[in-house]
Amino acid sequence: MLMKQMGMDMEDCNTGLGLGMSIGLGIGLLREDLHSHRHHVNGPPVQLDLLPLAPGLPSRDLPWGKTSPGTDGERSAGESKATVPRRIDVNKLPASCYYNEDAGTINVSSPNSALSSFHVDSGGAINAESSCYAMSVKRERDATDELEADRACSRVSDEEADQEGGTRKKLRLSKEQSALLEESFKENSSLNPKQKQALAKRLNLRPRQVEVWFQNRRARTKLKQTEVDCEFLKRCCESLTDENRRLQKELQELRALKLASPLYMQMPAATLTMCPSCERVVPAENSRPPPFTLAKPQFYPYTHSSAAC
DNA sequence: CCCCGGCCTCCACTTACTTCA
DNA sequence: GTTGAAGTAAGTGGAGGCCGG
Repeated sequence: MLMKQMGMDMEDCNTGLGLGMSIGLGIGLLREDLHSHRHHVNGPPVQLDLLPLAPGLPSRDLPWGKTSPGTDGERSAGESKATVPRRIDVNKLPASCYYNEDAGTINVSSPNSALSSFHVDSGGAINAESSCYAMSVKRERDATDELEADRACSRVSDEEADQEGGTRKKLRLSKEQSALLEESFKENSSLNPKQKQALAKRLNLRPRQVEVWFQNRRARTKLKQTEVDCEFLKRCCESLTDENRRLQKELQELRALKLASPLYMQMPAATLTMCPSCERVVPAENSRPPPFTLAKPQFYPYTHSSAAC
């Protein structure tokens, strides 16, 4: 999106931006920021105030869309692994499955499965409405957790049970739920399995919904940050363009001066300085030409004082 | 020690639905 | 009432890390 807004593609980003402007680092830093969230499962809170990223800071060379190495490993190994036992009897429905007679569906609540609803046809065959069933079935869950999750999300399941056919009914989170999720996100942009479970229970949602909300929230944050950075880079670009224009003009003036007054231009560079007011190159105070040259102002057009600017 | 499969989480992209002007 | 844009919950697929066999 950023690249589209700036009228360039990813190739341009990797090369062109880096050439003329160190601010191109902003892009890298953006990536750094976003990916680094994964390092902070229990670490510092995510930066939510979307300020342009400062240039000049070191950037890690993570390609777009790639996760940084070792991040997943930083989730407490005992958590997801220990609470999520392996292997499942595929002939057995998850503990949180239930059959809704009215809707004729079997709803499955699994922390890591997406909405899984199954329609039982007249012949007794089960038609999966979500391909995630295969995944959810594979994941054996602690029976207690499943029951708790199921109980906790009964409200949602009831709503889902109202679904007709294959149409996906979209759940709208309540203000309270959104507020609590926001609050949690400010503390931590990622959740470990335990936190997810706890939050889901507290919100009366399925862990999968909490997980999805956090994923979408991170995506929104990244998008906003990208927009902010885009604006920042645009302003930098404009500023540099102005500066370039000014320097070009000054260069022209100096060239003209060289032609008009070769004596003055023979002065060593160290004897020149820049006027703080108009930012033009002028002779340094202690290196002004001897008085006799002042008698010939045509050779010294830069009789300059900042007060005159 | 290395390899492989299973599992998990994340991200990017997309779809489908809701809300609002 | 209709429509299009914006917002967002959820689906999908791929990548990478960890773990056990």
